[in-house]
Amino acid sequence: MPRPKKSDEKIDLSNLFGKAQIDRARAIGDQVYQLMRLYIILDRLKPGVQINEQDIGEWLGVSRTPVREAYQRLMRDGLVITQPKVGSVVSTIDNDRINEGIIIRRALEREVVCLICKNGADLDKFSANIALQHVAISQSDHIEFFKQDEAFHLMLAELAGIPTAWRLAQSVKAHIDRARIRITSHLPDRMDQAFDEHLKILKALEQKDAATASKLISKHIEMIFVDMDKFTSENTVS
Amino acid sequence: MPRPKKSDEKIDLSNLFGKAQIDRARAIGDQVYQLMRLYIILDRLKPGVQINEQDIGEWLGVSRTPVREAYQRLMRDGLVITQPKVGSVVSTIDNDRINEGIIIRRALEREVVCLICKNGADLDKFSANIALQHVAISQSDHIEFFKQDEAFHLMLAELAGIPTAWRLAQSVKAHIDRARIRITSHLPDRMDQAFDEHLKILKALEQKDAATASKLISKHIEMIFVDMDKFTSENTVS
DNA sequence: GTGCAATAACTTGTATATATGAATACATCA
DNA sequence: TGATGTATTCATATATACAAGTTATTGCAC
Repeated sequence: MPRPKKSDEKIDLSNLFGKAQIDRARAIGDQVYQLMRLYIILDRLKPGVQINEQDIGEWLGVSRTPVREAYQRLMRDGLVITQPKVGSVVSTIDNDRINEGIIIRRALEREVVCLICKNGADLDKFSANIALQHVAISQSDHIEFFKQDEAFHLMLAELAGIPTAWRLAQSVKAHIDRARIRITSHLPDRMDQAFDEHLKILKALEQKDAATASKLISKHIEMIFVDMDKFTSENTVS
Repeated sequence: MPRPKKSDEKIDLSNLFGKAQIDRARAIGDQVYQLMRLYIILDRLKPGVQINEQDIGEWLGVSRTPVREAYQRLMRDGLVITQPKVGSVVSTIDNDRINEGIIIRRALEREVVCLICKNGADLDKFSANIALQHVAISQSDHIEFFKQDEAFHLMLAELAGIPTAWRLAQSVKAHIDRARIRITSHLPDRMDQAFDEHLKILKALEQKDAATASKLISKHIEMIFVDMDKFTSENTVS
């Protein structure tokens, strides 16, 4: 009579990912958002998989309220798709969305480097960040390099006086990173190359050469295109 | 942020703005967000004024939950500033933020028109929108023109294939509109001018003249600078 | 077996209750 | 007088309870 069949075996998030990783002293909703966003990018929460607020909450040991807060941000990012009163799934990977993300990020960061060339900025502030990038590479620490890469781009936007540009860029960056994570392991020299590009961009900024800086950062951001092509051709049977 | 003394008479939102305007058949949180955003832009909710979730909820006849949802989006937009466990205020008007908004919106919309020039688009789709802009002007209907103006820019982004660009632009546009609302009434010919600029932009797009289109849309967006200068000089006692 | 309506179960949406932290007022004491 | 501890109050943060919509299973008619 009822609807007793629990047909599909439920994914046990706790067994899959381990127990709560939440610091209850800090705002929970934000932590849940960051965690879910990261897991989606890292392909632990896979495209198309069904999720629900209660399970996520139980997994992390928090109530539905902060989970919903995370959901709403993820929906706006296009990483989660919710059908009201029905359910939610992790969004599938959409090439159009990736292209769109690259174009938008490129437009924003071009503006950033042009502003720095025009108005100047204290580029010495990058020395620590550059050093840390170097260390990460020498230790082949992809995660740390990823962090420092983000810090690099954030600092650019801040020095340009438009920090919001990076915030907005980040909201489309998830889609790009999601694609990248699938190919990074196949391209071990990507870190060195990115680092080299960072240095060249800084050089152009020092010389206040807006045209060059703009071209370099465009190429830097478009590199994912090249990576994707390479990946596709390497992994395509002809 | 100073805690308000109990002695301060509380602002009665109901008396100030009238009763609930919420359609309980549609998602409430979004309605609250749109409403609060509009009221902040229109200077009904004034810069620096203290607000709290309960009062807003009572005013609109909804619970705190959807109000919080709106709060969180407004915080991210920079329209509301919340200090945890203390309180929230409507953000003050910040010239840096306005400048930042203009720069970001300009960068995004420049990309939009360049893409349309490069890839082409069915510009006939604008005919209805253009007609409605014309009607709004002939009736001096600022609100309707505002709506159609937004529709115009949204359509541009959609035809360029990067609808997200408009979504992101909107998130910084509130700050610009907030400044504009204070001067629009002083500049009655602004609608005609904006309409003329729209037509010129479309013309450049038809000719696939990216350089011209890019310049025109930049000027179009920067017009607020001119307006603000005019306003300042008109309203400054020397 | 097929079609179909009833209905429990599942999910999200909204409301309400409780917990926590911060600012003020005030009593206390040096 | 002035510093300090403490209670009160208020706002937000989180948890829990309830409402409402959708879906799939089920049981029955045929």
